[in-house]
Amino acid sequence: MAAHGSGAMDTASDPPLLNIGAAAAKAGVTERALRYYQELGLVQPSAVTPGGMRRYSEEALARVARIRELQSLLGLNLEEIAVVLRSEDRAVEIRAAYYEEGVGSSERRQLLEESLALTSDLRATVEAKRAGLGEFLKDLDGRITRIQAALSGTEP
Amino acid sequence: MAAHGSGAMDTASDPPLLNIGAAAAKAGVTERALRYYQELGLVQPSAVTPGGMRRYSEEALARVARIRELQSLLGLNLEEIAVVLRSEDRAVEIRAAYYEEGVGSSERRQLLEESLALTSDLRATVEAKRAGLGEFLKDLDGRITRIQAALSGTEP
DNA sequence: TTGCTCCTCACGTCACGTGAGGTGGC
DNA sequence: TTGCTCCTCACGTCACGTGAGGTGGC
Repeated sequence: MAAHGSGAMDTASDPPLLNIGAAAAKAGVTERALRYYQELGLVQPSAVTPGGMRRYSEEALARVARIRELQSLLGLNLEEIAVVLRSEDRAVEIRAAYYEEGVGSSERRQLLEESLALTSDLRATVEAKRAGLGEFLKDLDGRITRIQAALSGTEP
Repeated sequence: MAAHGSGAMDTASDPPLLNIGAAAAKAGVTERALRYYQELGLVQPSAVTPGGMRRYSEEALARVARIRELQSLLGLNLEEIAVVLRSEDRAVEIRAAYYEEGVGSSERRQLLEESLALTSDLRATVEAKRAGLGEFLKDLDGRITRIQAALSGTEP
């Protein structure tokens, strides 16, 4: 199992867990945000010390990064993000349970199709947003051209 | 001056002002939002009746649309949006005062250059966001491909 | 006069920000 | 023992949402 604590006997290359300060800095969020995500069940600390201090793995930080991406790029709220994350977690589970017992083939297929539907929906949302930004860019380019024209008329 | 009120003597094709309910519906926002924008000085009603009822012109609604665009597409907050709107108002003013007295040529040039700088900044922000969405799309396409591959392995 | 729309408070919400006051490990 | 970081309340903020209670025009 290669189990060992995080004491002085640490020998090898298992990535160390970060406390909340370092984790927040690395993820580019505040400690408050990490505690809030935990409160909502979005990101659990990978470990908690007997003293109650939260520890975060790289995997947890990747989850935080995903949340920020869905927030800032798509403008999703945390409830919508929870849905996306749950679906992505499910997809990983399914993949991991590929040859496992207990998951019927038709059940597996069902879950994969759900995953595909949700991902395709997300893709459509992203594409629409990108198109909107394209229109916005065209508008801005028009404005810039007009300002430059006006400027060239003011040239000495 | 073509001045006349909005009484029963209305004759021609000047676009009518909308009350807050119709205005909100047309702009796709709530009445509360319109009142809030006014409170912040972002959008003034084009007129207010003696009874205190707000009236909105198409121009005011265009301003609201611009606010929503800057909010939803770029994620700007209302303070940042105020800066953009003020600059755009300035640009319109400058354009209108093209041959007017009272605005010196170097002052005019100065204002146009400020306007150009701000618009170019905005353009860079939009472009960055669009690039981010492009990366996101690539990632999603990868996920979709993998799910489809897994699905084809579950085919009868 | 009756509806409907408008008005102004004013408290609630979401996603945190920001101290207050206290505990814990190198 | 001294710092620094962590902890848990708990109130504040932004951009509105949502009634409460009252006025105004067809």
